[in-house]
Amino acid sequence: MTKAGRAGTLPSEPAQARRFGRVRDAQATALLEDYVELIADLLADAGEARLVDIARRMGVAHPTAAKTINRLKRQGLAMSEPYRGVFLTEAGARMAERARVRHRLVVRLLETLGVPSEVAEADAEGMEHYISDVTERVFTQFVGRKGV
Amino acid sequence: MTKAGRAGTLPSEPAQARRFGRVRDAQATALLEDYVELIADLLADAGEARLVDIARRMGVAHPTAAKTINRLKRQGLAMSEPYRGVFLTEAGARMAERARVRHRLVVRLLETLGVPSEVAEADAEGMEHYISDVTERVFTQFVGRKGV
DNA sequence: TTTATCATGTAGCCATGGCAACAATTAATA
DNA sequence: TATTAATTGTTGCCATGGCTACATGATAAA
Repeated sequence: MTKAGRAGTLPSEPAQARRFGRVRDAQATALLEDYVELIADLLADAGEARLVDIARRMGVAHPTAAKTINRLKRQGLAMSEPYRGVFLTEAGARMAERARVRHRLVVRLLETLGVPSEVAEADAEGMEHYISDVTERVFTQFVGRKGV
Repeated sequence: MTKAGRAGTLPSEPAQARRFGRVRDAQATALLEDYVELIADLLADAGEARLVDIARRMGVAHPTAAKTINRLKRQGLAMSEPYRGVFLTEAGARMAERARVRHRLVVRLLETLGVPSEVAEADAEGMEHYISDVTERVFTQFVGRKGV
């Protein structure tokens, strides 16, 4: 049997493989982005980022947060002394800032389109990691044009 | 130290924890959605969904695809006989259809906003799994209004 | 200052989602 | 038909990201 139904739906094999590869890459960094973003917010808002607070806000048990923070440290994004709060390195702070900008942008885009703020915040949390630079620019232009 | 910098950036602890929980849930099903969507496309387009093709299009080694397909089977989304192609169950077909609709919608939204098709396709692949029903409706209305 | 509480660290378990290497089966071709 | 090639299955490895349970360090209260 060859070519039946909605033929032409499929992109070329290499193109599709590349796309899924990109998604996997984004997925790999998504959690790290969420963590550095949260740490930056906690530092800005409370002056410190403690493990318990990070864990509670992420909605995970504290060893889970500890493991991820160790990964952040291994990757040179965060640093901390034993039994003390967590801080961001230069690289971590940069990643956090980029993440924050994209996050705010996605929220604003959704709100501009008419999505209620609560929902916009929730959906943005997932979407923000998959926005390419090109799309980010388009979004920026759109929300700018629309004012909001 | 209390309340410094960009205070008020942080949502309430339970709200934030809920959001991240939702993201984790979405992440857990994202890969399954991609697989059933691809299988549906292959079935519609080529009449069969073979392991090698699935693996190549996902950009992974075949044992990886095989494992995920076994997971689909365990979850009642797919079925297959040994050394034969893969098919979807009722539930699997339904999930594929929902995924396909959301995928097309996100692509159309991005294109409507001015994102080039190639980029739109790529970004949609990641974004589509994190769109809530509310946001889906807003998107539908928006692309409808804009014609395209 | 002791003691209790709270925070952090560590160990070990599980499932997922990658991989390579090898076995078994099916399909193609000589 | 016999042999070769391609496809599928299986095994075992690794890292990630959850968890519980327990050990240790720091802080608050008695």
